[in-house]
Amino acid sequence: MPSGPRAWQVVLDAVERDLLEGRLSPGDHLPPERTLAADLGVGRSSVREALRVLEVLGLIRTAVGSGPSAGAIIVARPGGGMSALMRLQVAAQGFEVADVVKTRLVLEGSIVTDLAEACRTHAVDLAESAQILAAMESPTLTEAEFLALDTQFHLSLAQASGNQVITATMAGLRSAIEGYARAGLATLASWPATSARLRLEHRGILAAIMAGEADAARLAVQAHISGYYAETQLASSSSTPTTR
Amino acid sequence: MPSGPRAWQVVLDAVERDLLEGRLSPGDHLPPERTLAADLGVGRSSVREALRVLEVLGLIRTAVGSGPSAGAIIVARPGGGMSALMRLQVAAQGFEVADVVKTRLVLEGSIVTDLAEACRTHAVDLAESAQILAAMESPTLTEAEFLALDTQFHLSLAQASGNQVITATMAGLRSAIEGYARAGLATLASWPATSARLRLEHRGILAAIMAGEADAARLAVQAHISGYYAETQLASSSSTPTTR
DNA sequence: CAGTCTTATGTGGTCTGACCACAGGTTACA
DNA sequence: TGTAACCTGTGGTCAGACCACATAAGACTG
Repeated sequence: MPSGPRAWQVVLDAVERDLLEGRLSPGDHLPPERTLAADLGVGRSSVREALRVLEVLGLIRTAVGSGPSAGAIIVARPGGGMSALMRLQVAAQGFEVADVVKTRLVLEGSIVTDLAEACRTHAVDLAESAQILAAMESPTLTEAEFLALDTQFHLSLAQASGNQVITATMAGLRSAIEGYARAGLATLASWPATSARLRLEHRGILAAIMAGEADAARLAVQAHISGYYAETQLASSSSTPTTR
Repeated sequence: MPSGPRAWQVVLDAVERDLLEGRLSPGDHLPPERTLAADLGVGRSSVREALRVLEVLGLIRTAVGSGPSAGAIIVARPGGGMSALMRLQVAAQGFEVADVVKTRLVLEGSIVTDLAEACRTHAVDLAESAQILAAMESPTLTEAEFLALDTQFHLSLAQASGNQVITATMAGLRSAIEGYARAGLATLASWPATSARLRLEHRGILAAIMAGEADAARLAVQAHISGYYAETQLASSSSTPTTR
């Protein structure tokens, strides 16, 4: 009965099982596609469909050729797949920008709160964030470069929090927003003036974190995010709890 | 120069563009694979690799046969892809359970806070949540059935909040946790006693929401989640902000 | 004529075989 | 000994074939 699990699903399950049961770990090579196909009793095309999924999900990296560098390698790269997923969900109108922003508010508020509280008890490595902030002071930045650094700053905070899940989700949210931007649905109103304010707010956020002022940091970052989106022309079709 | 974008990426980009520019909307049919291949100048196998990605990401649904019901259909089903993604990230050890739980705490805390505040101003449809709670009172439930209802309850709250992004993320987090469970990494310590407490806490959470007591609801749900995971034997390799 | 049965058509699902380009190792030659 | 040519294994891609399935169109039967 061929109506069972589809062939590519068999491959995906096999890889997942190998991962869970320790036969595969980050850094390991998957067998060659042809070997995988023979071992699992499926065609090479089915194997390739499964590998493509794993690749988009950010679990493997592939390289052609021969030797140690070639083949599919397990890479646990949180965030890779999340970005593609959220961007496409936005494109398919499954996600609304207001929901994305709200999620960002919640997660980033948690991040800076945790970071600030951690700062009260021990040193926290915020060098990367500070470095990005310094780079943002350059007067020769284009709007696109500035926004890229802005993204990096916020992601560096997530990274510093050490929570891979939140970091990956944040990366996905940024990617979703950039999807809107690419579609021309989001543009900043008055750029030069805004950039100065954003810089100021960034410094304030980082200062509050390092001072261990958790509430101040949270409020600052949430105001920062809200303010940013308020200035963009994102259609704010906010979703609210369903009423009856 | 054949080292350009890979063929399947071309297909993925084309679909994403069609989505963004309104040529494709939820409910629409994609052209048949063979047509898509001919139109984009790639082989059918490449088209299939792209479609497989879209399917796993939850953007399309496919059906064999002919007629109106067959073919690939755009479906904006938030949550579908997130589940696969997070489950696999867990398998590949990119995500740690402590991070998953932390994210759940943050997001679910936000959900119930919003719901409670919404209840203060207008009626909110929490019928589904209440219904699930009622079903959980059945004395004939197995542990697996109970846990499935538990998942449904928490997801129904997310749904009621109306935020698709958070709902999808929550679904992914549950899926990740279930991945741990399948791997035998998480088992409840003392089942029968726990179930009674969980039921009680569920009722408390819903009551707090409906009473509009935002803080109480938030604290209750966070205690509920923390308590649950404290009783499981999940290896709690908590991640903390990086120190230097 | 109405209803059912058979057949045709279109679709996804899968496999096989064939190339190509590329990276690395191996061998032959200067 | 050092370099160049070749060989091998790998992913990337395509074309073609076949199957199973769902629907639609036509043929048959009462």
